[in-house]
Amino acid sequence: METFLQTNMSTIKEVSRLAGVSISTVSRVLNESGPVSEDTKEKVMSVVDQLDYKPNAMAQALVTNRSNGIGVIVNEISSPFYNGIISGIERTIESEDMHLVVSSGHNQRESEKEALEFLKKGRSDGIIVQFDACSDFDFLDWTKDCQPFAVVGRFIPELAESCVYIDNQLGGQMATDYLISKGHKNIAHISGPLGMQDSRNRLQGYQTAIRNSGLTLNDNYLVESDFMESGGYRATKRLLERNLNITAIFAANDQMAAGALKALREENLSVPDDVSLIGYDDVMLAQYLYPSLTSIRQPLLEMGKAAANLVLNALGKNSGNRDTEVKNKFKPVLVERESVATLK
Amino acid sequence: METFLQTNMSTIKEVSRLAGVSISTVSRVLNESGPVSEDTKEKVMSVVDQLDYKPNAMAQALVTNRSNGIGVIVNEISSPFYNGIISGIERTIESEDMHLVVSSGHNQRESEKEALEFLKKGRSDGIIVQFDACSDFDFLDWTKDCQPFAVVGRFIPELAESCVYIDNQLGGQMATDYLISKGHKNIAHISGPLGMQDSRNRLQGYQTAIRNSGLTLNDNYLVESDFMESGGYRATKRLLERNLNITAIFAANDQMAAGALKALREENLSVPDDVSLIGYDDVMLAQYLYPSLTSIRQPLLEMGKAAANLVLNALGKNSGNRDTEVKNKFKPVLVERESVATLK
DNA sequence: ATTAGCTATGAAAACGGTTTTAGTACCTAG
DNA sequence: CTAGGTACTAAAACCGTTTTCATAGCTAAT
Repeated sequence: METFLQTNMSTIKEVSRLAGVSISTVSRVLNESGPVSEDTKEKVMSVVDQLDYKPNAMAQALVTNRSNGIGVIVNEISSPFYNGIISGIERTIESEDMHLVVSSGHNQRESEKEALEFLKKGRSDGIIVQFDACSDFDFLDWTKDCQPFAVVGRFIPELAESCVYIDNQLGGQMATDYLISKGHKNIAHISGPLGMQDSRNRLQGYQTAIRNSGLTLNDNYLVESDFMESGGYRATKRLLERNLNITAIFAANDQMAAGALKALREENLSVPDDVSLIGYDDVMLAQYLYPSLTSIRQPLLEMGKAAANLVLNALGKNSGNRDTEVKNKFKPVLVERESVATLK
Repeated sequence: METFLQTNMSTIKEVSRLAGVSISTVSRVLNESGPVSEDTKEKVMSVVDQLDYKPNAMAQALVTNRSNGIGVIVNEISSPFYNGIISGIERTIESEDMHLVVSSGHNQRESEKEALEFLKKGRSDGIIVQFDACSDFDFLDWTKDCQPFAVVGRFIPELAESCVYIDNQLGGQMATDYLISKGHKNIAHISGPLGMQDSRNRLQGYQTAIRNSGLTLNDNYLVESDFMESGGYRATKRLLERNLNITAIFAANDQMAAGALKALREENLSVPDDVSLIGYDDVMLAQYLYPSLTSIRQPLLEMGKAAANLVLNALGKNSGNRDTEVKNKFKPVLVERESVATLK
């Protein structure tokens, strides 16, 4: 079973032979790690060009104990949500000439563990994880021998300094407060799976806002759903059946809001004239919906950058114009569009 | 500058010392690559567990000349489009215990080259590229020493066997034919940048369909745009100013179609009652638009899988239940939704 | 009893680099 | 004429594996 890729790659030895110098001389020329005469330098470089020689990354990694890779594990690479984070990480590390090794945790404990073990074999100099399925306890256990590493989208008290996260409770509160400020009193909430921390936090924010404003909390106004469009659709139908005279809905993500929009349309309820709607995440679709969706944006790119900076700093990389000061806790931002109206 | 990650990783040497056997015996136990007595096996494994020993991937890669990585280069990791492809690749290779090394080419020739050079240093056993910016000539030159590798989303005659691509002309034709079949005669086309092959092919499909149906081709019905929402919006405004009595628009991607929808709405034209609209790509937003967008779907996941299978086959990986038969040319699929109506 | 053929093991040579050590040759100054 | 720099190069050690080859101790067949 041969590998074709590397088949006729030239080595430092060949370069040295053709240039008529020692191996160490070639290394010194390439890494500028010692005095070499101009003549020799030129000779070596010409052979390097001619052979199209590239130092073998694996050999370098082995001897320097540096792979120049950053490992990233997220639930699903293809989700627009995690994607923003990955993108932020990539932009940051690419200026340091490092590369990305990505894996999916598939929101399953075993998968998450496996992906981590995989990266721990020296494939990366640092690891950035977004784990949902495992417990805090698992987390601490698995990562205790990983340094440097960063956690994104989750706060774990014992690892506070390594966490980059967002205040989801604040976001939930902002969404709800906004609706209240527009005069709404009968405000429903479609939450994500309450097994997920994010969902719980957003719900807490909703509850806090309702309470703080003097309105009374009523569980009838709450439906637990699944972060999917179909779930949002069904949840909305169920809410409407309860005849609560709802004038506004806060959905815990944009996809569920899209489902809600569909359900409302089917019931001949106009958004925002009859019912106001607010989403969460501000993914791309929010601006394309009709009416375009008011939502709570999470600065995903910034969070990715922060996580990357965290590990790059720990690696002592300071070449670029990176921020060495890293923000850990991010604030959600309200993005106003057309789906919320003032209650008459 | 120390690396923390690997700091206290145990080596095979330590295992061998603690187990009181030779290094080669440990290797044999771990890889089941030779006869070992039950006793020894147990002794070794107990030390392995105790030390939580994991073989160093870099050392393994060096000696076996296998990194177990597949390199992927796409324009932009964060685009939903390339994401589908990446996702397909990931799902396929993860069952072979390989990992993904991803880079962005940023649709810039130099970036694409750089990313490729980077991977060529032995970081991956195979490479999958989606290059837009470079010429066919560059392509052939750069990849001539890369095997195995696959090209996705582009057809290069000299590399036919390594290409996984889609018939964009057919897609354009399907979209246009569909509109024609609904009775439309004044059909406009908003194309992507005509510097890109995909755009040209879709345009050709449009032209072919128009001609084949006996309608006359008229350049006034064509606007070149940029694949972005704002571009689709402007293009539509311009089309409407021409007073051509347009009853249907074929946009070369969904984002431009979304822009067109917005422009039409502003002009108080109803979709699909006044103007029918069809997009291309069938990205997620197509189903969320109102009215939901009829579009031409590209089987991105399948294409990613095909590309991955291409390189895995070349690597002689046959462990899983993968398809060893790989399809190179994919066919677009028409997805009917609500944005096209029969002309009265 | 000798030989052939196992099984279980270990020593050592790769793999392709970097880094350290130990020169060597050529000056210059005492 | 020699001691001590300077400016370089060569050789060796090492990184953590896999793999080849050698060997010792068996058993079974001639």
